[in-house]
Amino acid sequence: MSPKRLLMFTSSEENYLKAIYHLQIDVDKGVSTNAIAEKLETKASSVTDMVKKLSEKELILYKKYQGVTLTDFGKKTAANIVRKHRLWEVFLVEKLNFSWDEVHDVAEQLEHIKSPKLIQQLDSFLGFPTHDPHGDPIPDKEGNLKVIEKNLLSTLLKNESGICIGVNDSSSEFLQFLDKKGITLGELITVLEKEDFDDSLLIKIAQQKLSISKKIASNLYIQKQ
Amino acid sequence: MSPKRLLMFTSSEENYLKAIYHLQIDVDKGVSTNAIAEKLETKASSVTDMVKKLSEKELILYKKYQGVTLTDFGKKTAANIVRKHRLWEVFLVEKLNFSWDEVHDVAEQLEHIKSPKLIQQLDSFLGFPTHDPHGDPIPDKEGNLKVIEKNLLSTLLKNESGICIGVNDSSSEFLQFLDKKGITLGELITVLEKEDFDDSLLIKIAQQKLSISKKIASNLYIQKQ
DNA sequence: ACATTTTTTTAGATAAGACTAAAAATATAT
DNA sequence: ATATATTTTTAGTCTTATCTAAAAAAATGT
Repeated sequence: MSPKRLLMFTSSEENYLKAIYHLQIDVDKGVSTNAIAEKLETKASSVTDMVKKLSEKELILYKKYQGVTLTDFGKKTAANIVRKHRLWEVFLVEKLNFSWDEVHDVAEQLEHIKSPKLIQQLDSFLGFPTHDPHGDPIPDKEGNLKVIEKNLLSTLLKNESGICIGVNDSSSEFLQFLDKKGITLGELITVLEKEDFDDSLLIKIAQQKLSISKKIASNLYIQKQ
Repeated sequence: MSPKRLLMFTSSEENYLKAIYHLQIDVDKGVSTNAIAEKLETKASSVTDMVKKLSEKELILYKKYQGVTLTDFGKKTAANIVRKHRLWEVFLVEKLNFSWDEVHDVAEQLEHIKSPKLIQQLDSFLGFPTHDPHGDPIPDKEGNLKVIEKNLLSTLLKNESGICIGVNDSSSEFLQFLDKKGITLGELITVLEKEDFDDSLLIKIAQQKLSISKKIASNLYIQKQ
């Protein structure tokens, strides 16, 4: 740890950190320049510039052509941004009656508000939620997140069942589709049939039988019972 | 009205608009470059640059060396930013237990969040408040604010009384001082004595007699009974 | 192994918003 | 009325975060 280290970052820096954080979870090695550029819809050359800057601030480890990794400090900082994002999403859905497909863009702005007290009070006001409206875990103040075992619905076998706890794809289109079908987080889902032909599923949810395509089943997380 | 007009402004542009809005209420003529610079703690040359930009966007009227005035469009836009600022202040105090001297800096950030739905829902969630925690009126969606007759406590005569409805100075120091003395918005205040010597007042508030200096009395707004 | 393709970095340019220093316009004072 | 002071604008520079185009490094295919 260098002696003095600024704890305030620009929105742009925060967005890069968050992108690297999310990408680093997927693959367990250095995150490539191109991957970051794609995620942030920017150009690789811009990423190279920013990556140097974040490296100087000791938020990431960077060696030319080698990709980047978050330092512990960077990981904690990124987790804190994700924490803010997800808490705001809970607020929007629980208190302001947003639907779960509308919250992302607003939370994307709110996550950059600087005020530790604000987040602390918001957390308390919301009753210390552990998951956001899409089922994603909310990191605690130290940046740790409670890992719960989750499986894609598509990996369940016939007659297995579990609680629907999250989505893999959180695009508006997908979430609105789930709303239309009546699929909500917290519901018990049982696999009644698996069709070999197209990998579609027949499931039971909330006293209803529903046919679900492979694509849908690969975007729903289940906690096995 | 020009045919196409961008409705999204940068935080910086919004801050300038807000500053001009507040300054224009005080004096009823063009706002000077220096006044804006002082309010925003920036340099006059920076103001000149920005003022040209806002003028091109038809938010203000500007002629070299003549100061600026908000157009109707600019006024409405500025009022909307003030509306957001004050609604967020209510939220912070009423829902997140901030004290009234802590809200300004956070509201200063929150006011720039872009989402009409957010503000609409927040307004409703807060019960459509008409005033912020300092007693300042919240503009409605059209930018109009309900004007209520208010007088500085220092202008009241002996034996006059009224409800404490707002503050002129909303610095932390002043607000904390009021807290310490037990002076809260909504309380009935009666002037028991006026001291010619130092213009201090003896007032009755919430069953208590309190001696108040001229300076304090010149920063408290009263609605006469 | 070497040529080709892909990825990443460098170099140079641009735009927004701020600054300093100097020039121009306006206001004030004797 | 004219000299002085103040205010405002202009001109040029800086920083942050972008971009394009070209160069350099790494990865890939035969």
